[in-house]
Amino acid sequence: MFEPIKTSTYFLVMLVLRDGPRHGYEIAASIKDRSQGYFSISFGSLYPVLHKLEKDSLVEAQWQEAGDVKSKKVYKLTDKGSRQLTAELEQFNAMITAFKGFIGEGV
Amino acid sequence: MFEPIKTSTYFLVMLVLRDGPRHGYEIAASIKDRSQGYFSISFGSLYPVLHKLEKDSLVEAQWQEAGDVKSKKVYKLTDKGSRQLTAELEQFNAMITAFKGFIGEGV
DNA sequence: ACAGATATATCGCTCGCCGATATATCGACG
DNA sequence: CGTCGATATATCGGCGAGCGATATATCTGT
Repeated sequence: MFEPIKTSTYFLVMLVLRDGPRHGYEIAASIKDRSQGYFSISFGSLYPVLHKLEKDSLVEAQWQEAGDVKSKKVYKLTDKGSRQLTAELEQFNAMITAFKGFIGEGV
Repeated sequence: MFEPIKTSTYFLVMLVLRDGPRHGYEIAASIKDRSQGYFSISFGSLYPVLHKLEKDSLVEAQWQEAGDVKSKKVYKLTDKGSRQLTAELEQFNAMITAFKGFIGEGV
């Protein structure tokens, strides 16, 4: 088993959602902006990922009806999602450490 | 496009090979040992990966005939492979930096 | 009213990776 | 000498991540 960054797109999406509720299109833009263009997610990945996260109860979705608009779906992290994200952040750091050690040896 | 650690198994295999020629079974053991068990590669991945690397001229393979044994195939990095590994190491560091920045923001 | 940006969604495809499986050889031990 | 377990290479079917292409609807500025 490897899991480089634990199915990375899921990780990135959840990281964005940690800062508060967002709708899908916004999430994609955030990923690009916050990484200075280094990371990006296509819409062909984004929505399946969000649906999967919703199915796993890691995020909650709600059609934005606040005003009168009806075309935006707002996603937010659930408690479960927040807990899992914390765990994944730990795993991420452990993996980086392992990788650095791996690279460092035998130079 | 994302490429978390640029198809990570290939990366790990090449990192092991950077220290000198190895045969397949040995590579798998090295990956486990050098990461203190954190990373591992199954044989169902290892050989296809090695064949792919060979096809791409990143590694060279040769049946070990030195003594009299005939059941070991020794793989070594080509110059091209060595150059690509260097480039991927740079990309790896850039990615880690991007990730750390991504995580760091908005805590 | 129309164009272009915003926004959600699905489909088929490729590719990384794994578990299961097959096969052959080497070393140890009785 | 025979056989058993570790060593060693290899393939196959399947799963799941991620993408490009495509469809559709709405919102905004002119």
